[in-house]
Amino acid sequence: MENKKIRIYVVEDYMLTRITYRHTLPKNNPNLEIIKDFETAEACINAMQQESADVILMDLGLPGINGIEGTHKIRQMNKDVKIIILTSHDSDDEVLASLTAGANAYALKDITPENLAAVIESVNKGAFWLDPRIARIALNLFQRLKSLHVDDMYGEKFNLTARENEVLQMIVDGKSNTEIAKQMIISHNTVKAHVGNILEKLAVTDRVQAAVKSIKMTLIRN
Amino acid sequence: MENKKIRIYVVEDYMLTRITYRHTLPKNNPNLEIIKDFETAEACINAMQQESADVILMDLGLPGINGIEGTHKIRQMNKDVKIIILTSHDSDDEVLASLTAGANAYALKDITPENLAAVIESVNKGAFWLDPRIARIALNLFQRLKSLHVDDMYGEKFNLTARENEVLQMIVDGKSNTEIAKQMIISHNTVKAHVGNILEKLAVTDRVQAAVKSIKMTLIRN
DNA sequence: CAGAAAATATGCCAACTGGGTAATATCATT
DNA sequence: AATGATATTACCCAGTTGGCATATTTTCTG
Repeated sequence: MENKKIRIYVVEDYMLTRITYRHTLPKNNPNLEIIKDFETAEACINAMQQESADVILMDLGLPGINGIEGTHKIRQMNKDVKIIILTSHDSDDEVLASLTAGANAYALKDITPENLAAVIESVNKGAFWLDPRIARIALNLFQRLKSLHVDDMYGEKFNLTARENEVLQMIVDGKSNTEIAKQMIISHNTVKAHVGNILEKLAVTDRVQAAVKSIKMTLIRN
Repeated sequence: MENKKIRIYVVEDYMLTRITYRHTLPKNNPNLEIIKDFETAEACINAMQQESADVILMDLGLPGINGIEGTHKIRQMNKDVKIIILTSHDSDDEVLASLTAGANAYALKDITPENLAAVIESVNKGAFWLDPRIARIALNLFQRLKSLHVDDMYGEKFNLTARENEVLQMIVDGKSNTEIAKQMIISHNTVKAHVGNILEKLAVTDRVQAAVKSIKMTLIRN
């Protein structure tokens, strides 16, 4: 068995809900210890600057900084704390925003206390968990990612030089050769040379395809 | 308690491992029943055409069709069955490929039988679960997605007409106006008119930005 | 140090692009 | 019948792009 208790923060604007968690969670698993709870994300962020928790249960509908922004801010401060979104919201936007903000799990509030306790334990070990009712959103996302996948690139590097990478990035940003030249403080001709090399290395014929291809690639692989 | 047993297929080329699962899983949770196991993905796919399981434990390193392709094929046949990747591989590529192939969970083989039983139950209910050691890969992916997020678009539609959408798609495919004209059997001038309208509606100044923006958008939202 | 790779730069040219303006045709809605 | 949205085509123009050939300087690497 575990010897260390899992230290939990709760961010939730309803007092009643906070009390419920304090009551039910340790009952389901004595290793779970709610050490602090907060009405607002701001309060939690402040507390985190003193002392971190292992796991944070985060509501989304909060006064002031909402749960998504709060998650983002906390994740920026601390990349180890595990953040579980615990909410009744289940819209695609909120789920995706939460995940991109750095949440480790997304649970709906009608989850049973036993399940929540299990999820907390699992997430505390580092797992990533999504409620059944919102898992499809992530799966859809992965499906859409797949359509962007460039098969013939698998395992390839393009061997772009540092300079070429800079230029490519600016192409993706929609800059013209002249703008790129100005920003890199080199001549317009040099930019053209770089662009030509990029097109050749990416095996495309124009900058649009270069931009599209590089977006697709950087999305899927490092 | 549950009244129905969870019916499980196992796809794994090592007999010893299959035997281990048959032994340990029901011991940890009597609701788990391994009804069939297979040495190859092909065998499992064939069996699925007769009768589906609730959950499939899928190895990745299989002879013939590998686990990723197998997952993809099974997912195409049946969108309800829950597929848990159970492997010792932990490379980014394999994790992402598995998820985009339609896996519902990704576990590493040294998972304890108790945890595996818990994951199977959770996933059977529809949850999405990733092993702690590979969760970071998904989180990284979400982070990268975030950088593609276009905030000022939230909730906006661009009101592109059907024709403009066709053109935009071809822009993203890297086609020139002339190629687009040829493919749509309209004049080069008409394409220019459409492109002009697209640029205005997307509030961008050139086709590269139009392509990039539309990729970013379709990725994040529907 | 020698050779290779990368970054820098120039010139020319044909093709492509985007802005502006204008006109006609079609279709659904009012 | 009139209106508005969409689709279509044409023309001009300035600016951009990509291909090609070439060349110098810098940086890296063995």
